[in-house]
Amino acid sequence: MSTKARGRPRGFDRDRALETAMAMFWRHGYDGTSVADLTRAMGIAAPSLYAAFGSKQELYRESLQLYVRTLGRLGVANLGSAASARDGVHAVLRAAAEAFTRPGFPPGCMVGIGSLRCAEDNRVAEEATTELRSATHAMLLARLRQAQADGELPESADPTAMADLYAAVLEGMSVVATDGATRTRLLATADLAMAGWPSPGPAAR
Amino acid sequence: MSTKARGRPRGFDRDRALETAMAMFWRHGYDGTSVADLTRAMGIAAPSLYAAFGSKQELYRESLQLYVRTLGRLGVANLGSAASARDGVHAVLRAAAEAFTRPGFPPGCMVGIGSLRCAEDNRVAEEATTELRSATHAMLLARLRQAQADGELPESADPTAMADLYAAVLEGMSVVATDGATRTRLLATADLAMAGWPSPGPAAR
DNA sequence: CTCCTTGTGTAGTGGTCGCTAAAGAAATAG
DNA sequence: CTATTTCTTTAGCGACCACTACACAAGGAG
Repeated sequence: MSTKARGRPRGFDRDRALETAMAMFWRHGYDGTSVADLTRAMGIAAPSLYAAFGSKQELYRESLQLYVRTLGRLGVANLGSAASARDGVHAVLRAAAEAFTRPGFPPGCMVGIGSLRCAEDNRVAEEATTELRSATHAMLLARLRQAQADGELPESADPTAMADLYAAVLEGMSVVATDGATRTRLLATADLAMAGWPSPGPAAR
Repeated sequence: MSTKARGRPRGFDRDRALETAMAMFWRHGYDGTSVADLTRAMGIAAPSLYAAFGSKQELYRESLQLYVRTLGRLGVANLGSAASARDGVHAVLRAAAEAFTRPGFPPGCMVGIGSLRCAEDNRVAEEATTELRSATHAMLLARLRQAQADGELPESADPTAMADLYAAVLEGMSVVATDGATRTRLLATADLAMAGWPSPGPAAR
């Protein structure tokens, strides 16, 4: 047994190449990024890309995973441990405002709008982001239901409608960011979105 | 002078072909729709398409115009004549909920997510939708500013933040619709989004 | 009828798409 | 050293991309 890799060592940094791919897909979407674009940006030839990542689709999936693991982390997974659902959702929206306007990176969210509309043959790319958005929605919904069970939300509140709304605000902020909204403005959007949070009184709506 | 066209008459219905193109671009985006896809769906050959529409980009622009003139009409242009800004914005959101879930048409908004991310060479397609979204935002903002001048909105309200928020909700509903939300749920989202509208009292936020 | 205009069908343009076969280069194993 | 493994380079695969040259068809104008 050996501690070193056997054959000729890879001549480029795989992690760095993956970051490059993430940025490309993030900015131009799945259909809008060609393998030639990727290899050019990575500074490698096509066979090296295929040896390291398998295919364009696998590279896309891995780029998505890198995104949600690093820059796209909005704290949705921590919603359960937030002091209140209100604080948790507010934190998620503010994290989104910052993530969608990070200097040196494309505006908006790679998951939200990276591959919303694709060619018929690339439907898998669409579904990859759809699943991630659904997961976010599910975590929002679960936290809101728990809040209602805890009495934080009044009985009259509709957790599904609230989850739909905050998911929509989240994805919408991504589009607004793409259109050039600044971080300051998006943070204000996040704050203002919380104004509709139902009050704990019995007449809340 | 003559009342009839001179040469050989066109063998297909240009308006119907344009509707077909709109549906294709709507569902698959600009990059995701090839000219071969279009001619196949239209039932014509490529030269007929180019004779009638000029180029893929011009066809896309014309499809966008058809969309905003018909199915994508959300009443944003009528915001000025609404009884109140609140009613006007609410009507726009409800119109969006219906437009984004029209049976027989792709879910979501062609303007919102038709060509958010494109290849470098197709940036014009991106910009075409960006301009339309900016116009929507501008009309929302203008109506909100007027509402503040009229006293409908308190001095403490921030029309820019409100326009950003309602624009985000609008575009976000498009994504949520793409992910499968029903018309009923989107209408509830539209209603709930109005819960954050500032009250006219002096302590409004 | 002929002339002119305009659309259609066939066939194909050069270029790019995602992807890979084949041969050589660079490392370890023995 | 040789053998083996793995990556890189070159070159190119067939298919598709947006688009068009060209011959012909179908109408009105005279």
